[in-house]
Amino acid sequence: MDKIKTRFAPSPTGWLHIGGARTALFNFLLARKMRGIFLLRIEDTDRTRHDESAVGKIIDDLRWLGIQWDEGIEVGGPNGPYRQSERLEIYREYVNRLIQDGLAYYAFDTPEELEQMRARARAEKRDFRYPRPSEFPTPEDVKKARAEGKPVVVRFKTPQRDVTIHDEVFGEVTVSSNVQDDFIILKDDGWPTYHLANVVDDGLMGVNFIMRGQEFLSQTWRHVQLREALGFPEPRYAHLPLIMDMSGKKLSKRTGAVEVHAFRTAGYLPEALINFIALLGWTPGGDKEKFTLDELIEYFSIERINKANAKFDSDKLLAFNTAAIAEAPEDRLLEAFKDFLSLNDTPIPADDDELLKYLLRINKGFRTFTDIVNKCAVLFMKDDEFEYDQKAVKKVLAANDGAGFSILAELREKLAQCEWNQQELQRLIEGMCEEKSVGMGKIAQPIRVAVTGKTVSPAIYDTLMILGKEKTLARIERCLKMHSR
RNA sequence: GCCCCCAUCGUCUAGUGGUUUAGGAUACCAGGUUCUCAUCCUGGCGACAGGGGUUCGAAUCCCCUUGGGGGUGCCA
Repeated sequence: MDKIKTRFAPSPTGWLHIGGARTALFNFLLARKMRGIFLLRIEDTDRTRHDESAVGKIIDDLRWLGIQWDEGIEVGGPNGPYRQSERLEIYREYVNRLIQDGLAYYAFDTPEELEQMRARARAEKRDFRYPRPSEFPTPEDVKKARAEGKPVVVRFKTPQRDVTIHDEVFGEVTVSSNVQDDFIILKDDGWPTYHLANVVDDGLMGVNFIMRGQEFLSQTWRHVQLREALGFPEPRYAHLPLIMDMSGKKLSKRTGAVEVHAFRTAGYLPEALINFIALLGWTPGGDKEKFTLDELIEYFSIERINKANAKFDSDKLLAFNTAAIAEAPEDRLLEAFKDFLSLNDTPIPADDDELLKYLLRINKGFRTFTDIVNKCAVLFMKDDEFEYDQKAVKKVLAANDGAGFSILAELREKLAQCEWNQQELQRLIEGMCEEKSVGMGKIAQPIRVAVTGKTVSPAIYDTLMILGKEKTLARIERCLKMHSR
């Protein structure tokens, strides 16, 4: 049997979507598993929704995820170019051939006319099918239509026969000939539609295994019909169940983060995201659910792809991420942390590896890199730059007739004389606890609020060590002054 | 409207006719650890959509109903 060749063919209209990432991942996994080829092609035939920056964004996030392609955009290969906008002549050639063979024909309907026909069909409770003319327009008709400013498109003369798709996930799906109609393959602007470009490219590029979202399943008949008319060999098909949001609707921006980049920016690890989306619509069976990319390649199989749609539960992703972080080696974490910092504007200096490693260590148990920023950013701000959370001040410092403030005032003197290292600070604070026979919280919290303005920060000794003596004292001073005012 | 697809805890899923009082994870609830948050530990709650068949036996096979999703574009 031929070497398997899969592809991911995104349309550059925005960021890489979770659903797209899952499709890319499965295609990648299958290709690797079967020692085949994974190809990346850009399908940019819609010039109205085209966003040139999206190409780079999609490529960058795919690489971040660790999904690598063997052929295609940027890496090259024998079947380029890998951008449909650079292949326009090829599509024209195929369209012309179809027209010459009487397998496609010109049409001049305006969008308004088509809408009217559809409205009529709806009113008569039947589905709309484009009425094929008894005689196809001649080249003279086309000239005339152009002169009159009418739109000129090319429609495929769909052969009248039922089409059965042998889908490797959903089984045999037969589409009756009487729901198929003559769809457009070349638009008024001279660009091909998705169906035409997609089929031509898959054929020319030797793609023999098509795995994509289920939304295409009920349209696959178009590709089957076109492919046969064009004479390309039959590929294998596998459609993937859709990923829905928690309300059961198609994943969309309105209902939360669905872009891979959003999770990258929020401080997720790509390995966690990969592991999680791999399990959306697929399972290796059994109870194991933590997988590295290499393990996914090892376990992946088409037979174990589900049919039912999956809901994207970001809570579970968070749990996966937390676990992935806990297991990741320090240097891996450091690398990811720096990527995260480069993407975000934070006061944390991104160029001090030792400091970053220290932050990672003392924040053990964090869920995303954002957690670290939330806890630690204030430590890197100017002493008079951060805000005091008044609720925290009230609860920890002002309550009980300002008990917290009193402790703080006492601490100010002791800290001023303390040698600044973990052991001495610990001795000082624990000593004070014993002296007053109170728990750590009674001492640590007032300090924490005084030096960070919040009730949450790294362990108190770490907090003080990062700040250093000078800043600690300056902040306590500021806090006390605020009180006396 | 018409066409197609799907159906196990809230969610991701295991389960492919008997080994199942339906397992794991997550979420949630209750405890515990802890200087805060997070982590972590222990326990608990929680599902085979409904109805017919087939079979000695059905979550597993068939049919219907219901529910959900997708398609029906000069978008992919």
